[in-house]
Amino acid sequence: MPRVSEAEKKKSRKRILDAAARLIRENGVEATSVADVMTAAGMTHGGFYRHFANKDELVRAAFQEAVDRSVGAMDVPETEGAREEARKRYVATYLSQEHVESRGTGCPIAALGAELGRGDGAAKKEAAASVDRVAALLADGDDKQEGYEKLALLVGTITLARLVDDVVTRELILDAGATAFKRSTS
Amino acid sequence: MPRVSEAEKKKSRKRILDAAARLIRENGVEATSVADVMTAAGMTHGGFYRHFANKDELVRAAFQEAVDRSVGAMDVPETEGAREEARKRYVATYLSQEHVESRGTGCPIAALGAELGRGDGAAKKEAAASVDRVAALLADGDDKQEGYEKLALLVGTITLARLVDDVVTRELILDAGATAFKRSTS
DNA sequence: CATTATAGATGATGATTGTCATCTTTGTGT
DNA sequence: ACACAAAGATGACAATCATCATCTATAATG
Repeated sequence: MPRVSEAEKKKSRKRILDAAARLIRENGVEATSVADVMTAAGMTHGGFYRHFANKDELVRAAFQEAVDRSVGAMDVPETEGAREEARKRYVATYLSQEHVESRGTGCPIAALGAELGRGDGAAKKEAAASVDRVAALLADGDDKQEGYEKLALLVGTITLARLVDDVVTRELILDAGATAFKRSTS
Repeated sequence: MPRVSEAEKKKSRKRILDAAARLIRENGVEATSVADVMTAAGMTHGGFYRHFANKDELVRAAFQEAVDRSVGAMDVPETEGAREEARKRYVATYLSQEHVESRGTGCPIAALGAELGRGDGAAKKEAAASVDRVAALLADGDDKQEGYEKLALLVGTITLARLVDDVVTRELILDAGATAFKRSTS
């Protein structure tokens, strides 16, 4: 049943985007088919190309969406004190067992960084830009290197923790990351 | 032309393993087909199952092989001084532009950690064990957390660097990783 | 030297993939 | 009200995939 209203189309696009953002983080880009995404969005595969030029473009947009949602709380605050507070919350959430387990809503750089680093399409460029963006948000002042260092630590820690099934060892890894993170600030 | 000597078979297995270790690090597990591996090993796809039970088992063995070769130099030394020296060399090589570019021979945890973290087969278990092993080799004494922290930093740094095409920014990222690594030791 | 076990080649399998063509239905501009 | 544009459904396409069956030539075994 076709030809929905303009507002309805925007909602459809959003549903596709949200489904993609979740599925590619859960299963990876390669393991997520266009049909999978469309089904999760409550549609059949046919209508996909009315919304996106191709799969790479979908992944790019979904990645961007995921980053927006992931760092949104750090992007808003006005005062330096509020920013500091938002950063603290972000890191505490990042280095948690919940984040290890809920890949579908977690950090897209940790989930997809390695895979996108192998490609060279629009999605990779988007990810590269996100590295700069998130690093800048994580840095105390405008020291780029501090941001890179912190982001690398976060991404690496989650990657290791997700390999480990044993919850106790996982906690050790998360703790190690948190300790190192604190040291990187002072 | 079939039925080669026993020694020949071992060589075949080794060729398959080496080809797999390179290809999965270059292109990912999912993007590497059994036929790709066999072709790179100089054979056709048919003989594969004379050497491995299935693809997961191949990936597990190839991952192990890659880790062995990657940390081999750190595993040998007897004296603490020599170990220290080997560790230094390992880290310097790890945080280099060459390592960023030569994924096929680089750290398997950085290349495949995120992808294997999503699965639950033999390859994932192998990767989990490797995290402990490499972390132990990286730690100064027998402080587990120090090892995890260092490995996380290395893996995260390379992951970020591989997303960035610009060589200057990449150098900034590698430098940030190196600086943080030094801080984690003292 | 005859027999047998098997490494590797060839080829098929059913499933899955990204993308496109077509059709139907309905919102939108006249 | 009418014509047109287009969202989404259905279905097809050529590739690709992991795995298995079969065939062959030869190493290992006696």
